[in-house]
Amino acid sequence: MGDEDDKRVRGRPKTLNRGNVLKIAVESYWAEGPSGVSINEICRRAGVSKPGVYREFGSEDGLKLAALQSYQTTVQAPVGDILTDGLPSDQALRALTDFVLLDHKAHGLPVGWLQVAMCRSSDELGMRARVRAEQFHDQISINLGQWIDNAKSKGQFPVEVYTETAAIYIETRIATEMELQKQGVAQDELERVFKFAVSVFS
Amino acid sequence: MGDEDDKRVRGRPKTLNRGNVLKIAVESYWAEGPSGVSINEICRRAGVSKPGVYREFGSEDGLKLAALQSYQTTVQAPVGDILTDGLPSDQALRALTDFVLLDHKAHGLPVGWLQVAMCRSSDELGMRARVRAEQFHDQISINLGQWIDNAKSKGQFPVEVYTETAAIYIETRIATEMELQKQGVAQDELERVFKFAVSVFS
DNA sequence: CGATTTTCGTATTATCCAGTACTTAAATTG
DNA sequence: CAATTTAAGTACTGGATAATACGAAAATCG
Repeated sequence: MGDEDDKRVRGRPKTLNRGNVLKIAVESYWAEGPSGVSINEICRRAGVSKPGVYREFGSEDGLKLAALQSYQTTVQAPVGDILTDGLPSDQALRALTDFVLLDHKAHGLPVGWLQVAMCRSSDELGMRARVRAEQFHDQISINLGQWIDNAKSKGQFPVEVYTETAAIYIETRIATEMELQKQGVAQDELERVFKFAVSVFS
Repeated sequence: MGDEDDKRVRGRPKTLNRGNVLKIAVESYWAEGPSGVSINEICRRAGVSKPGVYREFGSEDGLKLAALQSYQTTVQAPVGDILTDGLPSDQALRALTDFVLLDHKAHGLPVGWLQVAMCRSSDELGMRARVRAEQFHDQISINLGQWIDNAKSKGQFPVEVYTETAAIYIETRIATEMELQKQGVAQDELERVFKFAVSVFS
């Protein structure tokens, strides 16, 4: 990774902890939506000054973009891995189920899908964050599509269902499940709903 | 209904057109979300003064509540009727499908979208509008549950699936379908996804 | 040390917001 | 006509917002 060495340069040493600000920004946007929390509030929560944040991220759009990227690499990449690992489709489906039904509260993680929230209210995003959110959404769609095609070729998926259709179905089901989790629906109920939804494949 | 007669009373006659303001409020909240448009902006669009709106609706919460109530009559009644009409479940399912996939082109936005949006971002609503949105949601859940129980008793629905589970599944599917409509997914794709989702019952 | 470079954060700008005081306009009543 | 009643809208309050100007602080370099 990029060297974090204190590579001494001329000016006053930087004290702003980029990672910490980003962490708090991700949690805030995650919990309250991309337009539910202000830069002011994030500064307050992170204990940093506003010009510091602007020096680091350039603008509100820049902060949202950085938060989205950070979120995507730490939380959403696992979903892509499940789909591209070439597992037998029943195992992949189980892994996907486990991911979706992971009890976020029990693990101290925020619930909900920031990606979904940002795509949904993309008109409340700046240009750069909006583009990034769409790109990632497209990527997940492609991964899902390839996974489905692969499953079809191995006879583990009904060929008469369009790949695109099934991909939309799965993606939206995952998003909804995250949404329900955020709303506080009981874990076992979530599990029943998701397994019922997935039973359409068999 | 309440008399609309110009029942002449003492003071200066009212010129503010309540219906028109409400119509513009509904359209605005519909297109941009309940917290995506301000009272100021609605006043601008309706060509009325802000105190006029406050005299009529009391507060922002009051305006949102009125908009929601006005809107729900176009959603609540049709869905409720479909579910309580005692149709054979395949016919009811078809009627539900037609309703969900309806005037996409005519309105540019899905029929039930505002309801979904308001339930989803209920933390951005005032107390009264929030309560109203939840009441509506509860009523739909009850209607769905009764419909499913009825279908079960007629052997048209798998009894091993919990009613609550199926109700959540259907309700969230409808909401997602509205969401996809708003995002501009093609009508025939929407139809395929919904019919695929519904095929879980057979 | 003094010059230079870079970051720090206070304090400010301009804009928007929800909500309201207050004056003026338009009607009825006597 | 004058008193009364009701609604009209201008102009304001207090507060939050995104973004920045600017001087002080803290380091290195010569």
